[in-house]
Amino acid sequence: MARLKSPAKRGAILDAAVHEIARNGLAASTASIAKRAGVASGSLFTYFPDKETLLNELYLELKREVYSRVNADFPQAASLEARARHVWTQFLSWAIESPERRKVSVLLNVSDVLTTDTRRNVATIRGIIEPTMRELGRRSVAHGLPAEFASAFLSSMQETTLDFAVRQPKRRKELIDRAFQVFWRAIH
Amino acid sequence: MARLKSPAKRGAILDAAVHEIARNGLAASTASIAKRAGVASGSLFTYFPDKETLLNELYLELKREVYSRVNADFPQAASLEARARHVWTQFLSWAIESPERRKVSVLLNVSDVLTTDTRRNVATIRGIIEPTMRELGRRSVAHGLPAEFASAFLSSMQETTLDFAVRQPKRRKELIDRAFQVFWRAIH
Amino acid sequence: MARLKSPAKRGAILDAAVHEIARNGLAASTASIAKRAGVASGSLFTYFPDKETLLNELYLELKREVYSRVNADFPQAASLEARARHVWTQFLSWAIESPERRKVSVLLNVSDVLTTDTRRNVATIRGIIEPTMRELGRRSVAHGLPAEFASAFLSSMQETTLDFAVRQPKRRKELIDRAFQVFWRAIH
Amino acid sequence: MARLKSPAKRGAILDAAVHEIARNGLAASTASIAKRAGVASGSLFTYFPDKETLLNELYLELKREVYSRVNADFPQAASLEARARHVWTQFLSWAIESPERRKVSVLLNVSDVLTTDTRRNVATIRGIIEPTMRELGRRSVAHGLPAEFASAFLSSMQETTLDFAVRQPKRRKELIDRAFQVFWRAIH
DNA sequence: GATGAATGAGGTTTCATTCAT
DNA sequence: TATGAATGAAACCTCATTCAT
Repeated sequence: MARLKSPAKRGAILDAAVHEIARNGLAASTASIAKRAGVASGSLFTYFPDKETLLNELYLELKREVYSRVNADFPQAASLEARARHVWTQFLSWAIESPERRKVSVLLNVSDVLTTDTRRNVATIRGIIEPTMRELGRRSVAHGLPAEFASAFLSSMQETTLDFAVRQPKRRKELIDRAFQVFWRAIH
Repeated sequence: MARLKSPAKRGAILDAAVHEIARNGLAASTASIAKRAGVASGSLFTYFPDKETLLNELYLELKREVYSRVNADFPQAASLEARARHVWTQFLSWAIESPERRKVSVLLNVSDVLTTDTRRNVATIRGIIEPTMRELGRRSVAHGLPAEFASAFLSSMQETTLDFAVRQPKRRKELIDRAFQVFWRAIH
Repeated sequence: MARLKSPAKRGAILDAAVHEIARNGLAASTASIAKRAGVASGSLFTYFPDKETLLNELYLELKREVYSRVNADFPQAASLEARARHVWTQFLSWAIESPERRKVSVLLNVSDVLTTDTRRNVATIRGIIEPTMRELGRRSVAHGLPAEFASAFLSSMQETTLDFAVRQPKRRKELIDRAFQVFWRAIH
Repeated sequence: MARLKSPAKRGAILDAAVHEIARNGLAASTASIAKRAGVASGSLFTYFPDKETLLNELYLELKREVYSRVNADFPQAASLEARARHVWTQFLSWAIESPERRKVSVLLNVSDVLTTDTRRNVATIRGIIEPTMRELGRRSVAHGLPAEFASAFLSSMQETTLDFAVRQPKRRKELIDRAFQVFWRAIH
C-alpha cells in the first residue's frame, strides 16, 4: 500500500529551504535543505521534481503567506486610506516577524529562477487587495502614470520603511506610522 | 621589464563579468567570464585574487560609475529641488542606458558577497551629493524620520519609476518627470 | 534502505591509494585513485571527506596491518630475545611482502599530512608489543638513554636491514637473522 | 669554460627552496621559492631549467654541505673508533644546527624526484670518509653482512639519535655520546 | 515511499613554464 | 639578464539528480 506524500514533510522542506537560502543564498544545496528538513537527500525529489521547481513553489508559498496575512481582517468597507494603511501595516509586520522569509522572497524575486508561470500565479494570489490598489491608482496624483504605479510605489516605500524599522526596533511603530503619512501625502 | 598588468584587460574582465552575471546570476563561472573577456581562465586570477574580490570590485566599479554620472554637471548652487531632480534624472538615465550593469548592481546588493569594507567604500564614493541628501532629510516632511530616510526613499522611488520607464520607452521622459513630481510633493 | 557504504569499496580506494602514491608520491591525484579503485571520482568523497583524511586513514590502516601481523602469534611467555626476534622478523616479512605499502607508510610518516590525532591513534595500536619494547629499554645497555630509545633503535635497524634484504632476495633469511644478532649484541 | 651567472642568486634560490620545502613539502611552488629568494618567478628558470632539476641540485648541495662538514678536520690517522666517532658527531651537529636542511634532505631522499644520476653523484661526494666506512664493514661484526651494512647501520642509528637529541636539548651532548657507545658496542 | 550511495560534470583555484618587454 | 603577466592543464571538491535497496 503506497504511503501518501506527506504535506507535513513538504512543508518541512520548504521551511528548511527558507533557512538555508537565507544563510547561503540560492546556491544553498538541496542536500543541506533536505538535511535540515529531516529527510533524506533523495526524498526531496519525491516532493519536488527538481531544484528549480522547489524554488518556484517556495516563492509561491511565501507570497501566499504574505497575502493571506494582508487579506485577513481586510476592512473592505472602510475608506481608501484605511484600506491602504491596513495593507501597509500588515505587510510590514509580516516582513519584520519573518526576516528570513522576506529575504528569501527578495532573493528569488531578483533572480532568474522564477518562471513566467510563477509570476502570473503570484498576480492571481493578490486577490482581495487588487481593487484597492487600482482605486489607489485612479484616485491618486499618480493617475496620469500607469495604473500599477501607485501600487509599485507603495511597495517600494514599504521596503524603505522596513529597513529602518528593522534597525530601530524601539521606534518601529512610530516609524511605520509616520512613513505611511508621508506616503499618503505623496499619493493623495 | 615584463608586461604590466593592463587596465584594459582588467576592464574587459569586469565588463565580461557584468554580462555573464546579468545572464546567469552570481553563479556565473569565472571560466565563462574569462572566456568572454578574451583571456585565459587562469589570467582572471592575476587581476583578482578570487571570485569574491572580483565581485566586490565589480560592485565598487559600478557604483563609481553611477556616482560619477550623477556628480557630473551637478548644479551645486541651484535650488534643492533642482539638485534633487538632477540626481533623479541622471541616475535613471544611467540605469536605463545600462540595464545589465544595473541588474548586476542589484544582484550584488542583495547577495551576501559584499564585505563591510566594500559597503563603507561605496558610502565614501557618494561624495558630492551627500550634502544634498542630508538637506533633503532636514527640510522634508520626513524630518521626524531618520536622516537617511529621504535619501532611501528617493532611491526606492527611482526603482519603481525605472521599471515603468523601461517598459514604456515612449513615455519615458514624461514618466520620469511626473514621478519626480510625485516624489517631490511627497517629501516636500 | 539505500545501499550501505560498502567496506569493500572503501578498501578498494585505500588499496588504489597505496598503488598510486607508491608510483607518484603524495601528489597522486584523487581522480587517479578513484579511477584505479573503480569508482567515480566523486565517490571517493563519500568515503573520505577530503584527501587529507584519506591519507590519515590510510596511514592508520597500514599501521594496523603491520601491527596485526606483528601481534599475531606473539610469544608472550618467551624470552625477551625471542619476543624481540619475533617483532623483528614479522615486521621485515611484512615490509618485504608489501613494498608499496611500506613505501607509502614511510612517505606519509615524513610528510606533514599526519595529524597529531593520527599519531596518537597509531601509538594506541601498537598494543601488545609495547611492554616488550619497554622491557627492552629497561634491560638493555640503552637504559641510561630515554625509554623509547631501544624501540626506535630497533626500528631504524630494521630499515637498514630491509634495504639489503630487498636487494638480495637470496640471502634474505640469512641477512635478517645476522642483522638481528648484531642488534641484539648491541643492545644487550 | 663554465659560465656562472650570479652564484649569489643561485644560492639564494636554493636557500629559499630549503625554507619553503621545509614548510610546505615538495609541493612548495616555484613562485613561492622565487619570492623568498628575492627574484622574479621567471628568473628561477634561468638558474634551473625546471623544478625537478632544482630539486636534484638542491639535494646535491645539501649532501655536499654535510660531507664537507664531516670531512673537515677528519682525523685520518686516528683509530677507527675515533674516525667513526668524528663522523657520528659531525653529522649530528650539522643536523641539529640545520633542522630545515636536514628535513628537506630526508624529504628529497624518500621522494621519487631524485634521478639515478643524482644518486651516483652523491656517492662520489662522500669522498674522504669512504675508506673508513669500508674498514668499518670489514672489521666489524657485520663482516658477514654486505659491505655497506655497517655504514647504513651507522646512518640509521644517527637518525634515531637525532630525534632524541632534538627533543632533549639539555641532554644532547650526553645522548650523542652514549648512543655512539651503543653503536660501537654493537658493531665492534 | 524512503533512503543515501553513486555519479561525473562543472566550479574555483594553483602552478610550472613561457615569452613579450 | 631580469621581470612578471599570461597560459591552460590539472587539482580538489561540490552538487543536482538517479536508482538499487
